[in-house]
Amino acid sequence: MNNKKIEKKWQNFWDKNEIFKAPNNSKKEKYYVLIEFPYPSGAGLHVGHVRSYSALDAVARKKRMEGYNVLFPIGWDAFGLPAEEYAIKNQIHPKKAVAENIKTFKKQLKILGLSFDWSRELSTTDEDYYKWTQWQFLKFYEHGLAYKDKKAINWCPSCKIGLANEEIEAGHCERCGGQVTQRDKEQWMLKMSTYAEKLLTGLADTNFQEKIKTAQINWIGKSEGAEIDFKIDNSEENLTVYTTRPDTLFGATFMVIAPEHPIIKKLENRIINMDDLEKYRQETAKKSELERTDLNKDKTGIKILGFSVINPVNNEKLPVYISDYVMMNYGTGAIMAVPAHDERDYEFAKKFNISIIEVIKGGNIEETPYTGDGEMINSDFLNGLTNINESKAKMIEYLEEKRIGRPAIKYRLQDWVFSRQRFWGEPIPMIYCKECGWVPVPYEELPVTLPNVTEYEPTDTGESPLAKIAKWYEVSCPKCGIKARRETDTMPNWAGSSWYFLRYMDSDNDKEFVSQKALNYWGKVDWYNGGMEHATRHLLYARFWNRFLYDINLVPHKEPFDTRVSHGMVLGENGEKMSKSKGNVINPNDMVDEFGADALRTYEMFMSDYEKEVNWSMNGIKGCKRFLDRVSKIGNKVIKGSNYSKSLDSLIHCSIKKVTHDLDCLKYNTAISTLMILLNKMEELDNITTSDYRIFLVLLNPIAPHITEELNEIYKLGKPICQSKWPTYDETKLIAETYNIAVQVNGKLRGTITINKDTTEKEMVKLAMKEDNVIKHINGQEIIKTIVIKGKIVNIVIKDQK
RNA sequence: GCCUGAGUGGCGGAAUAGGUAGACGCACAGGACUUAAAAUCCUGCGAGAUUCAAACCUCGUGCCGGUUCAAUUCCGGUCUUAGGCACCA
Repeated sequence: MNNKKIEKKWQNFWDKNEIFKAPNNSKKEKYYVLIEFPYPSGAGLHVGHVRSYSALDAVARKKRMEGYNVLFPIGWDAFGLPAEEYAIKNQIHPKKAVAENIKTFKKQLKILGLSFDWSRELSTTDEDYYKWTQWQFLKFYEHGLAYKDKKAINWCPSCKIGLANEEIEAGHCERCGGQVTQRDKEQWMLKMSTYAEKLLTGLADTNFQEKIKTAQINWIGKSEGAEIDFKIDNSEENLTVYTTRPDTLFGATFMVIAPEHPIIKKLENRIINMDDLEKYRQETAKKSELERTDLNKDKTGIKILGFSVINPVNNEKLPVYISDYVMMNYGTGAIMAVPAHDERDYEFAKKFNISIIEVIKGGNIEETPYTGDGEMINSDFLNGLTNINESKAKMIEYLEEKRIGRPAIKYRLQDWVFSRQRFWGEPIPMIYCKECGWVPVPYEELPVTLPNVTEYEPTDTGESPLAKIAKWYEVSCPKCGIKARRETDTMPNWAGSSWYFLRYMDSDNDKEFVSQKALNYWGKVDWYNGGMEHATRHLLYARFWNRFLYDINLVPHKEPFDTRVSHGMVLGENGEKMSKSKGNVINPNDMVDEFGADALRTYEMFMSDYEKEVNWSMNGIKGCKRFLDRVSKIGNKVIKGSNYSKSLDSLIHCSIKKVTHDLDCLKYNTAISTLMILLNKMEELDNITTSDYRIFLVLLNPIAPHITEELNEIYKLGKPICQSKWPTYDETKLIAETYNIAVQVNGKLRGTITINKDTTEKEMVKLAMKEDNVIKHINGQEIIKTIVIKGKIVNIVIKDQK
C-alpha cells in the first residue's frame, strides 16, 4: 500500500472511532493543549504552521496515551483586513472568501493527520461566536472599562485604519509597513492601563519563557518616582510633573510640557505668543510617530511667554517651554528639566541658553551631563547624601509633608484602541441617542450582525464602510425609542482571539459564552504554542481579557495560560522568508505528496531546535523519509517474543526514558535521534522480537502516527497504538551489563576500559593502570590520587604538573 | 542607552547538579550492486604534526583571563549577533 492510502486509512479509523474527541464529562484528569488558531489566508497552509502543529500534536498524542483527557482544538481567526482586501479585489463577500479559505485550510490540515477534536471547530466570524464577543464587550462597558473618547491616535494612512499601540513597530504599521501618523479621532477604548499592575504581577503565575515575560515587562514599562506640583505664578493653578529623580529637584532650571498640554488652552489669555505655540503644536501633530521619536534630531521647542512656574523647594521662578520631546500620553505630560543630569534636558538647555545647576558630584557638567551616582550638592537638606534611594526617600518625605508632591508609579502601557474603521469585524454593539447618549444594545438582541452589502471599500474620512448603510445604522433608541444611530466602527481582529480558548471548552453552548462547569473542568490552558510576534499583542490582550472576566467572576483563573512556548520561523532554502515573489515557498501539500505526511512531520520535528529559526532543506526531509523507510524494512526481521532482545534491553529502557522526557520539554530533535540510534542498533541484529518492534513503533507514534499504526497492524503487534498506553521504563535496567568508561591521566583522555555492572571502584583503577597508554603517561611518577566517577571516568592524578 | 537570549565541524545540531566534545541527520569522498543512472547497502569524514600504514601526539566549543585533577558547562572581562523597550522624564 502506498503512503497516501495508509494515511487515509488511519485518518478514517481515528475519525470513525472518535479517538480524539475530548468529552466534557470525563472522570480522567484533563490536559489542554492549544495552538494559536490560524488566520485562513488565501495562500493556504505554510510549512511553519506544520512545524508547530505537529509539535503540539505529538504532545497531545503522548498525553492521551498517558491517560489524560486531552483537549486539542482548532478553529479560525477569520476577521481582519486581508480577508476584506481580498474581497474588494475579487468582488466577493468576505464571508464567502473566508468560507472557501477555511475549506482549503481544513483539507490541508486533515491530510497531516493532526489529532484535533474537530467537533469543537469554531470561527470568530460565526454569528453564534461573535454574539458572545459582543456580549463580553458589553460586560466591559457595564463595568466602566469600555469608553468612547476623542483623542490623538495612531493612524495608518494606507490601511485607512486606527491602530492600537501594540500594532506599531518602530513608527510603522505592523501590517503594511507604512509610516503611522497621528489623528484626532473618537474611538472606543478598553481601559487596559488600569490592569498594568495586575498584568505585570500575574506573570509570576505563568510558565512563560523568559524572553516572553521580558517582552511583556518591557511593554508594560513600570517606573517608580514622584509627582511634584509646581505653582504657576500669579495663579491658583498647578502644573504637576512626574519624575523618577525627585532628589534632583534643586537642579531644576526650567520646565517642559507637551505641545498638546491642556494648560495652554486654560491660560490662553495670559499667553502673549499663542500664535507661535499653536503653530508649533500643529507641526508636531503633522509629524509621524517616527519623526517625533527620532533620537538623532535636534531639540526644538518654544518658550511660553506669559507665565512661569515656581520651584517648590527654593521658590525659584522657572521658565516653561513646549517641546515635542515631552509626550502627552506618558506621565503628566510635563517634566521638570534638570539639565546637569539628563542628556535631553542638557541638550535643550544648551540650545536655549538656560542655566545648568549641578546637584550630583562626579562629572564635568561644563562638558557633558552627568548621569551617574555621587554626592548631593547645592541641595540644602540633601547635601552630603551619596545613596540615591536615601536621597529620593528624603525628598519624597519632604514633598509629602509640605503637600506639594507624592510618590507615584507610572506605566507605559496604555488603553487599548478598540475601534476599527472597516467592514469585516464584529460590529460594536452600541447605539448613540441624542437624548440618552451611548446606549448598549440589549443582551437579548445580540448578535448585531453585519449587513449584506456589495461595497466594503474603506473611506478617507476615517469612517467605516458601514457608515454608508443607513438602513443598517438607523435604529431606534433601546432606552427612549427615538431615532438613533448604531456605532458603525467594528472591533479589531484581536477581539475574537482574546477569548477563543475559553469557547473551545464549550463551543456549542447557546446559553452562555462558556459554562462554569466546563471552565472548572478544563481550567487553564496547560500548553500554548504561538509566534513570538504575539508576545506583546495577542498574548497580552488575551491575558487582559481573561483577567477582567476573572475580576467579574466569570472565569475561575487569574491567568489563562500556564506554559507558553514559541516556535522558530521556517525560512526558505536560501535563508530568506518564504514568499511568492522570491519563489522559495514550500507547499506542505507537495511535501505530503512526495514524501508522505509522516516524513514531513518527522522532518519538521527533527530539523532544528524547536524554538530556533531554521532554513528549509530538501535533503533534510529526504533523510527523514529514508529513516521511516528503514523503520518499515526491519519489520521482516521480526520474530515472536514477549521480551526485549537481550542486547537491546538496556538501550530500550534508556530510549523510553529519553523520548518521554524529550517530548515533555519540546526537544523533538533529540527524541528522534534517540529513535534513530535504537533503529541503527536493531538493524545490526539478525532478528528482533515483536516486543522490540512494538515498543519502537509506540515511541515513534506521536511523531509519525500513520506508518507506525500500519506496521503495528501488519505485524500483529498489539491493539492500535492510539488506544494503547504509553510505555514505562525500569530504572534498574538503564545500565547495561558491560560498558566502556574513559581513563584520564591528569584530566587528559589516555584510554578506555570495558567494565561490567558490578565492577568496584578499586577494580576500575586496577584495570585502568593496566592500559599500555596509561602506563606510558604515568611514566613511573608518583600518583597523588585517583578519582572515579561512577559510570563515566577514572582519572589518575600524578605529580608531573608544572 | 536599558532588558532578554544565542555564539560548537562544510551544514542542521548533540552533550551543561563540571567528567570520553562533535551524538543523530545532511552534504561530501571511496567502494558494492547495476549495461548505466536512481534507489539501497558498506567505509571514511574537526584542524594539524608524524607514519608505508596505524597506534600515538598537539590544538580545538566567539575572544582574553581565572577557579579545578578535569571547563562547551562555573566566575570576571570583552566582542559579535538575534529579539524586546526607548527623547518614557
